[in-house]
Amino acid sequence: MKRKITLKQIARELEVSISTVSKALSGSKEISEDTTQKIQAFAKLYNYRPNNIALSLKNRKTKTIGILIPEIVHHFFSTVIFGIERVANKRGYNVIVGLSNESFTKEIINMEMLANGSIDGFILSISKETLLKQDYHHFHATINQGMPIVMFDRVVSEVDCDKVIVDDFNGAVKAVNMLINKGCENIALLTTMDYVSVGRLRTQGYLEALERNNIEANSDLILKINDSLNSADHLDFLENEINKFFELNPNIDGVFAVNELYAITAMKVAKKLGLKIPDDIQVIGFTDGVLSKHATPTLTTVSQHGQRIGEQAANLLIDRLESEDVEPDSFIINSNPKSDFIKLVIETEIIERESTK
Amino acid sequence: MKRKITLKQIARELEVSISTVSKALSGSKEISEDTTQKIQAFAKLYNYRPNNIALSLKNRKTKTIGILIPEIVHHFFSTVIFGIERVANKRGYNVIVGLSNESFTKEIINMEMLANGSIDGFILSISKETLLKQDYHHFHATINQGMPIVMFDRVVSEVDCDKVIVDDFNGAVKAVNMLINKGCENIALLTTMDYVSVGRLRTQGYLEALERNNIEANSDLILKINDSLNSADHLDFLENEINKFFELNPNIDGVFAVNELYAITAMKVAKKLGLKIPDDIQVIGFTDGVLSKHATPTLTTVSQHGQRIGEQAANLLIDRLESEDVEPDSFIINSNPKSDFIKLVIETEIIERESTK
DNA sequence: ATTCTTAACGAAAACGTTTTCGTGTTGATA
DNA sequence: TATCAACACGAAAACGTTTTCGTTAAGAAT
Repeated sequence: MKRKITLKQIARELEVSISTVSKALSGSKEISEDTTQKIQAFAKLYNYRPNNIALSLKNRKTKTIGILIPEIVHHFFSTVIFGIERVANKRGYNVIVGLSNESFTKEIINMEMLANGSIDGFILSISKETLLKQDYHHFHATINQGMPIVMFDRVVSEVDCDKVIVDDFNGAVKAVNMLINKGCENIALLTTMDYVSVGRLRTQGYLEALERNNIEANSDLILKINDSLNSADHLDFLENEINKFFELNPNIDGVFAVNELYAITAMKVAKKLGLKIPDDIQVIGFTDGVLSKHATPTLTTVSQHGQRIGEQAANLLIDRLESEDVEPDSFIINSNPKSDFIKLVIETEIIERESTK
Repeated sequence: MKRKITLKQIARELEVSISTVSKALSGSKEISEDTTQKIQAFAKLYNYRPNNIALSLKNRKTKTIGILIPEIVHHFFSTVIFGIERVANKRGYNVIVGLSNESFTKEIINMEMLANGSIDGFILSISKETLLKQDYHHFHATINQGMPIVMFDRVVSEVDCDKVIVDDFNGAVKAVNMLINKGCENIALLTTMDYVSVGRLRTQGYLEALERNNIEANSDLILKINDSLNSADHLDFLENEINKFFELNPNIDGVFAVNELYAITAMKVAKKLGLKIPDDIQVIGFTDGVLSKHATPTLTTVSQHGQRIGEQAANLLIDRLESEDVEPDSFIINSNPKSDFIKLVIETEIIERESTK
């Protein structure tokens, strides 16, 4: 077991200085061909690779991106990571991931753990608890330290940074419009509590679509589900809630659910109640995951393009990181610094499957 | 935007030496109470945090673990990451993830990218292409450099390192046994090509269970599916294959599938053919993911406990990392160094749902 | 013979820590 | 008064790089 070789060891072995070795390896023409050859051969033989940590310290940049997300066992988030890793890798960056588990405290701890030199910038999605508390001081703190943040999906207007979001509103509008066009007259909404912005936006889209089609919104047809339970209990609870809801409103002929799970569960309940999908009731879900593709019947969904979100977020962050190199301290007179931040909206796409006519 | 403050800046501001600041902050009793107080107050005010990179360089350890997996948009792998992150975080480590996308070359590039000082050790699962080529030189190389590796799930006996594996063989035996006990007489096996070890082991478990019950294995009832296609085409292909298979063997009354997708697809095909589950045909899958829980009927599966695998792997790696500190260069006379490596076998558990009687 | 270039290399600083080993000052002891 | 310990602090090395700025020697130019 031979430890990794360093410049110093090569220098000692070949009886030259460290500087000479460094220059020879980088092909500097300051060093004679003879010594360059000799050094490069030796380095190759011993498989020399510069130590990343030393480089990071010297260059004051680590070439790694910190990802901070609420969950990882989750189709959407893992897809986003996939997208991030893809462009990060292509552009020479590594990714280090932290999980908040929807907890405010873990979010802060993770941020502090990574913000002390380990990474060059963050790509993150805010935890539910943080959204509830509306306490964003840790984001402001890291940004103030000069560490750029790119937020995705669950973003918040109070923090000034680059953002990549899904067009939740229009996605919902499109979905509900489709249900209306396919003949639904009593469209139910299955949604979460309002504090997660994406849920709120999807709800607004639902209402907007109804209004555009001159259909009066009926609050009886809106089911807000408390999603703060742990997942084991949650499933039964969810099924019960939807069951009661369907029995109370037998006129429902269309369902728009703000996530895949609600949509799948709605289908399951509907089938148990003897309803035929899509003949008696049509269903569209938000978020195109594995469940939608493999359910019976397969589920029509609003796809969020998680991979593209990740890719765009990574590009945004790396662009910013590498532009900072050029302008050491904003030499451009910036009339309105806040407007400098980019907000990318990724369009949704409806994937039609068997749960709609 | 004030950059992070350093020891040097504090020292200059307070007109003491860097050493004094460092000692004061670590509470050394070498420094007088007065100055300690003053320095700590100042540091707190400016929110001083030691720079991780500098510490890494000095201590020659980064306190981060490299995870290298074939895919991340995958329930099992993301569950393992979750487990790793959990104990890593608890024990003061970060995780940096690399994706091989089942490619030999990407696996190597990722390893080299991380092995140059960025991490203290690897937790990895081997890519399919690597398993096919049977070329493990990159694993040997990094181990020889003194960087420990823990392999999980897809492991290989040619590499000496700690391993955490699922008891694929016995899991399969248990599953097929259960089918037999529940009255199945013609049990089909849905499996992959043999080069991925886990698939092979599950196949062997299937055969073993039959033998133990004095049932002769019938090769007509074994369907080996080529899984090298991209996923889009794969689904149709899969459905077709299984359909042909079922039509050719109408006597099948039980199915054991080596993964969740095959099991779900088998159920779908069976339903289309008018078979009732579990009355006409019972199905058990390997790998307990989201699909199993939400399919109709819900699927009985062999759970692999991905989270526990990740936790054990992380503990194994960190234990090894931190024991190295104590024994700088194996001062214990090691009669058989190879036997030093630990191989943990995580027992599977059958989760009974609606697809079995 | 003196000055100037140029080629080829080394010394040292810097990145931000921690830690070992001085060093000067004070008060106590012999 | 001379010696000694204790106290409080600073200098410097080390981790592994890159890069700037010497420095030396040889040969060319004056």
